[in-house]
Formats: sequence, structure tokens, C-alpha cells
Amino acid sequence: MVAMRYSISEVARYFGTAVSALRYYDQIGLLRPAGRRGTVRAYGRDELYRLALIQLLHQDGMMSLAETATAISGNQTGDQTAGRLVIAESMREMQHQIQRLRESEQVLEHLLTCPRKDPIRDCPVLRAQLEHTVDTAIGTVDGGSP
Amino acid sequence: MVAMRYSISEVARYFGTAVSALRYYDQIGLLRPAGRRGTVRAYGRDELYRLALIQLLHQDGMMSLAETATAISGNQTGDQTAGRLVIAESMREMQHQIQRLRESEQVLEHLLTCPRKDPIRDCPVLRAQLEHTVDTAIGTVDGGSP
DNA sequence: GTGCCCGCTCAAGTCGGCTTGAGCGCAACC
DNA sequence: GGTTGCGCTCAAGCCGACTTGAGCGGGCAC
Repeated sequence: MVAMRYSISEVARYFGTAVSALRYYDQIGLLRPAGRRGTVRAYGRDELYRLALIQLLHQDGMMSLAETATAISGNQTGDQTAGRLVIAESMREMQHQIQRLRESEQVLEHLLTCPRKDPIRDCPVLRAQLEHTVDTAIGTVDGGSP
Repeated sequence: MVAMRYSISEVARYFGTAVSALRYYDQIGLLRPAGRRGTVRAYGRDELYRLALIQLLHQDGMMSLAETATAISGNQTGDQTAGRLVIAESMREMQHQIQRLRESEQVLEHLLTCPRKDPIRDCPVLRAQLEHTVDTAIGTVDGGSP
């Protein structure tokens, strides 16, 4: 079995990305095709793996494309440090994000079920939570009262 | 105690936002000051609550500002439906996002600790996972083989 | 009375991540 | 031999969420 090659439109179809996005990834050096048949991009298996990883890390703006590049092309340069730093930082950030998502989810659930016409003004439950947030926000800055 | 008023720079300081961002929120109608002293914006307590809620929902790009507006200004218009739809949809989206964040986190943790120089090519663990992702990606599209 | 700080408006600029459009090449099919 | 389909390049455009800059006003400390 000779090395399997995929055209840009195939890759796009498999991964649900736009062809133009793949060309853009090539352009910025994030995902280069394994080679070309003439002028035509030909992707190999390794590029599919790489793309899968890129999608995983980049989705929902978790990482920028630049960070993604740094994170996954780790040790090619012999310098693992940059990659590891980005990765460690991202992990911390993601954990916080999960926390905040959960918090948002709870508030949304409340909004969904709260019968008040204007929950921010009228709902004591939501109000209490926001009051707390605002108070600590003001409190963490010195000179809280104007 | 007369109604407490906050200047734009105070609000910015308390919430860690830029003054220009608050002016922008005013401009798009997302967060209007309670009133003006002359030309100068004066925010009240309710606006602080509203901003707290906006920040919670908008952070990390969970919701766009437009969605946030729809979600929190729920029933003023008498039409709760739009708000509830946005909220329900966002909740679903957030749950998926949490799933994906966890997945990413695991991969990142692996990348952080994996000793291979180029994990995508050399690490069997990561490789196996990506292989699975790629195979199902190809499999979910008919005509998987080129 | 002038310098400084804070605030204002309005228009234009920025950034990331693509998308779109013009203009072209090559291969296949009728 | 024309047209259809896929691919290419390069430059420009777009969107959201702000930021920046120019130019102005009001208040008050020195």
C-alpha cells in the first residue's frame, strides 16, 4: 500500500472545515500538505492527525492558531520550553474556563426558569448573587466608595 | 441615602474593563447609564448588576454581545421567547464546550508529560487517539476512501 | 488665567481568522 | 474545441469587539 494522499477538498469534507481555511493554515505554516502533485496540495495521514489535534485545541477559541502551532510543534526545534509553557498556561486557563462555564450555566438555568418579568431587578435569588459579585468587585479595588 | 451614582472610570476600575468598552456598550445599547450629569455618564447600582451579568455570560466568547443582550433583557419586550431560545441554545453549547475542554485538557496533559520529540509522529498513545478521531471523521462522510 | 484632569463625540483603525473575487491552468468529457 | 470541475495565487474584504486619535468642554488648583 503506497502512501495515501488526500486532496484539499477531501480533507475539508472529512473535517468539516472550509477549503479556504486549509489554504490559510498552509499559508501561515500551521498545516502544510505532505507534498504537491504539480501545483496541487496532497495531504498525508500525518497531516490528518495534525489537523485533528489543531481542531481539538483551537475550537471555541481555546487557543489561538499561533498558540496551537507552538503547542503542537513542540520539540522539532530542540526547544521544548516554549511549547510546554504555552501548554501549561492553556491548561490553567482551561480549568478556570470550565469553572466559569459552570457558573454561567447555573445562572442561565435560573434565567430560564425564573418567572419574573425582569429578573435582574425583580428576582431576589439572582439579585443576591449579583450583589455579591458587585460587592467583591468594588471591594477588591481600594476606595470602593466614591 | 440618595441613589448612588458611579462615574464611567469607577465602573471600569471595579470591573476591570476599559472605559472605551463601557462607552461601546452604551453605544450599542447593551448597558446604558442610569442617567447623565450634563454630558457625563452616571451609572447606578442596577447597571452594576447588569454589567456583572454581562461579564459572566460574555467572557471567553461564551456568548456574543448580541446574544447576551437578548438573553438578559428577557421579558421587557413582553416576548420572552427570543431570550429563552438563546439561553437554552447557549446552555446546550456550553455543556458541549465543557466536554471538549476536558478532552483538550487531557491531550494537553499528555503533551506536557510525553517524552517523545514529536508526539504526533512518535507517541503511540496520542497517535491512537488521533487515529480514532481521524477514522471516525472519515467514516462519517460517505466515500471515505479517495 | 492657564494648565491639568476627566469626560465627551465621531470617525477611523486594529486584530484574528478566515472568506471572497479576479484571473488563470489543467484534465476530462461530449 | 468548448465547457465543466477542481485547483491555484494574490490581494482585498469582512466580522465582532473594541481601541485610538483628533478635537472639544467643564471644573478647579495654583
